[in-house]
Amino acid sequence: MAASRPATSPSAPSPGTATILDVAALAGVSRTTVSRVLNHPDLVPADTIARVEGAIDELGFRPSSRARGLRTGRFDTIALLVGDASQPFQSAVAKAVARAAEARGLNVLLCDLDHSEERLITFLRQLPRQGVDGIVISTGDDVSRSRAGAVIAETRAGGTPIVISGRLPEDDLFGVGVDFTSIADAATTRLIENGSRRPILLIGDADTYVGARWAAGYRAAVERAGLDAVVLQTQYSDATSTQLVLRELSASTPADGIIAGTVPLALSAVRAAHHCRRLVPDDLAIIACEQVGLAELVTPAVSTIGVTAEASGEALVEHLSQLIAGRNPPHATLPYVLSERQTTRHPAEGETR
Amino acid sequence: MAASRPATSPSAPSPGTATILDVAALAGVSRTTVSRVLNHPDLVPADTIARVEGAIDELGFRPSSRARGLRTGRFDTIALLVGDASQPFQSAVAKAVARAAEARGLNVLLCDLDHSEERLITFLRQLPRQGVDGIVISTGDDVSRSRAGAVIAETRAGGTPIVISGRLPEDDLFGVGVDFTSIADAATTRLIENGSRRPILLIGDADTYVGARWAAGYRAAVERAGLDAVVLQTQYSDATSTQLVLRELSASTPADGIIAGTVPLALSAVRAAHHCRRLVPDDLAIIACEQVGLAELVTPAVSTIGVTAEASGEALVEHLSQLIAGRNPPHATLPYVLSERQTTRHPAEGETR
DNA sequence: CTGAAAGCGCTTACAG
DNA sequence: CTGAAAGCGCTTACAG
Repeated sequence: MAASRPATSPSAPSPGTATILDVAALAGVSRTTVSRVLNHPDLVPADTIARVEGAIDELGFRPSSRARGLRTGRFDTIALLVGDASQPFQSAVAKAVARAAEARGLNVLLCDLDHSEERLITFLRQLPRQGVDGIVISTGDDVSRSRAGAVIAETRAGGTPIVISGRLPEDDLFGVGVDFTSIADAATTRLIENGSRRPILLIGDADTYVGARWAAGYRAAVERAGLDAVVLQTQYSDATSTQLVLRELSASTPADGIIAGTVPLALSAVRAAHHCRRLVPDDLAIIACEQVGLAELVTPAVSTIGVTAEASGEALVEHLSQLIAGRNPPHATLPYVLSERQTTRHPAEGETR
Repeated sequence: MAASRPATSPSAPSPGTATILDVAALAGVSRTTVSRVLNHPDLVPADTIARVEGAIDELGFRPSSRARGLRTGRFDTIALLVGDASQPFQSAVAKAVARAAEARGLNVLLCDLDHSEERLITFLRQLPRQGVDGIVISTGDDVSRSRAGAVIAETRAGGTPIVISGRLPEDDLFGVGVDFTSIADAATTRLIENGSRRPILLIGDADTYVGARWAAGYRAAVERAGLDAVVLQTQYSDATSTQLVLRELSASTPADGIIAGTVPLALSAVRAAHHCRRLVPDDLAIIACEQVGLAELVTPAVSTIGVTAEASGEALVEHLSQLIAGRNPPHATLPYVLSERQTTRHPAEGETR
């Protein structure tokens, strides 16, 4: 019980190393009072607050969120499980989540799923014990499938809230909504309005969940116009997607429009068009169902439609922090925006020509 | 002292919720023994280990890394401070760091600096108290500048190791090395070998540290060839870089080669060439001093030279975990690789034509 | 209004 | 070989 706290002046802890006991000693109060000015300042008179805060500043004291968490069960940390952090949209979401979390005093643990359900399950099982208050899942992969869906439910039941990007209210897994169906419908409709008679959907095989919705929206729009539906399912970043598009371009009724799930897929369509000397957008119009900055860096700049990563990240974190706080936030479906650039006709105002 | 631990069979804690006491009760040993099989199994006889491990499996017990950290001072967590998580190379590094950390049982806290020195300093001050064992800084920005450099030194002195990407042994801030000077030199030399008589360097103004080295390498190569040096410093993702290149293309001695710091900058050069109907690579060869997958998705595919994000992430984490373990790892300079694609002549083998 | 005490889930000397 | 006790840095009933 003796000699534990430093005397009035000596043994100043190195900056950022001070503990609540150091502050208490310097302010001449108990650790209880220090804790109270931190957590319930309303219970402490102004002059005491001032003294304690003086000591806090002087020592550069920052309470250890880990020690607090051990006591309160809240660690001010969320985990972000991302399908593939190196994909343009996903990395923009990661950035947005980091910013939104920071604004709420939350740390973000980054976990890359690499499109593996096994990894998803492992993370879900580990994270709650790692001091994580909640989990954001952002991926185009199907997380409702067999085991993963069960583990998500189990984790939620265990008290760790989970928010999943792109889930609509009718979905069991329910999260922050993106209406992929409407987005693909709008994209397809836009191409048809611009004169496309043979618009084709190009999606990645990793996108089982999102892909099914894109296909639904695409089919609806195509049917409405009395046209045929052709869906090309391929792998990302692979020469095969270029090959597939190439084949459609040299068919007897060649494709004259591509609705691509992602910007990388759209780029493979650009490559294919270039390969067989078709002009974009004149011979082949292209639009991607994903909003990423990269789209305007390339030549030709790719037209896009979708929710922004910023809106998505912000909504995911907001929704999650409500859940963590024990509230039941309303389900919101995010608005999508259309950015017409050089791969579709009628370039919109404000875009670089 | 009574009724604290569950009886032999009832009150099974929900999965992932078991504590070391639950395991001890089920295995019929003390928490000390459980902790020992976790941390010093060599001190425990095989049959006891088996019994305890049985209980661990049955309860799905995972020790809380936060509670352990409170005791040991190690939280098995590192922070990744990244200049801009939405930039292609940085996001690939983030992914690589996440994977490399995971392989070592470390969690990764993602912090986006958004190119702000202020934010860097704030993170550096907060993180050690947030239960972070070490910090990786990955940015092209200059972190040695005035205050930031001092805060890095201070944080290190406080006992939190920091590894900085792209620092060479001669650098005060010392980290994992990337020889930007040699990379730019090699890139420039390659263009000159391919016939460029007026190669120009295009770098971003955010890259003060890296930019200076790129410029040095570029100047060396250009001088060696008896050519003039022209350095274009611009902003990222901005129409201004396109404008700057455009101007050089319509000068009396037009540029016939661009050494771009990053792939996004290279894309702005492509845009400029397209704008004034110059052929790439015939009229204008382009190479980027950065290895990112995106480079092969675009048309024309961009030639690149640099270290891969994977090697970088792995080396950063390896170096950091050595430091955390109290060892003094040797400084390694990462090898760089050249990928010639469509924006330079003589496309290399194995690339999509 | 304020402090002593208990406890969050662990680990590690210290005794048996 | 094993366990009781102390303690990591906090917060929060519980008494004054």
